[in-house]
Amino acid sequence: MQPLKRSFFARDTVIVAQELLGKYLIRQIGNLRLVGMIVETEAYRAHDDPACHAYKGKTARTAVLFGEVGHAYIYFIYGMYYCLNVSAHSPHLAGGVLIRAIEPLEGISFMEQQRNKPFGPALTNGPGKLVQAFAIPPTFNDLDLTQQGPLYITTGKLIDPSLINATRRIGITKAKDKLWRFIIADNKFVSHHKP
DNA sequence: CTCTCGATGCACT
DNA sequence: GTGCATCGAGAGA
Repeated sequence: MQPLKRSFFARDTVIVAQELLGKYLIRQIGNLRLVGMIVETEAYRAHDDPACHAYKGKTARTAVLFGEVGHAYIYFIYGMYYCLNVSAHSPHLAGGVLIRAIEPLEGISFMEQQRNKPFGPALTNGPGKLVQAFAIPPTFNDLDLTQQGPLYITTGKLIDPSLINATRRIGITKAKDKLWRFIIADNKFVSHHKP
């Protein structure tokens, strides 16, 4: 499996969100390697999406969303969780894809320890949960995810387009009706929410 | 199974 | 001071 190329992320955020399904998120901690398949994503783009952190313009916090594509955007939320995004957008725009859930493939016992939970959907079926399971620190903000290193994304499993479902995004109050959450149908590690 | 609610800290107004 | 791109516990059905 090779890291995704920069050009993968240099396309419309909504397209990148769909195509990230099935790709592998890799976390290298010394000799330990964690691998998870991306099974749920959400697109957030600045120019037409009030729910996007970058909608009102560039600030210190959201600078990564305006920078080179393929970098990690990690933000702190609700006083106790972090969420992981990848910057992705067409040239001269801004935006990113929230990684909402992964299916654990390697390093499961380490994830169980991180989460203090047994193997099952609750291990990684949410954005805060997967960051905890993968031990991703906030200092990884702006890390280049197209280069092999402590955290990166590689090619993975090909997902049949008929298995990709689009739904409304979770937990937002603005631009609720955009169908920019993408999930792999029937995957056990996708978070379940009302239609 | 469903729904509600509190925890907890920071960016931004 | 307000509002979060969340989670898990607890109550009710």
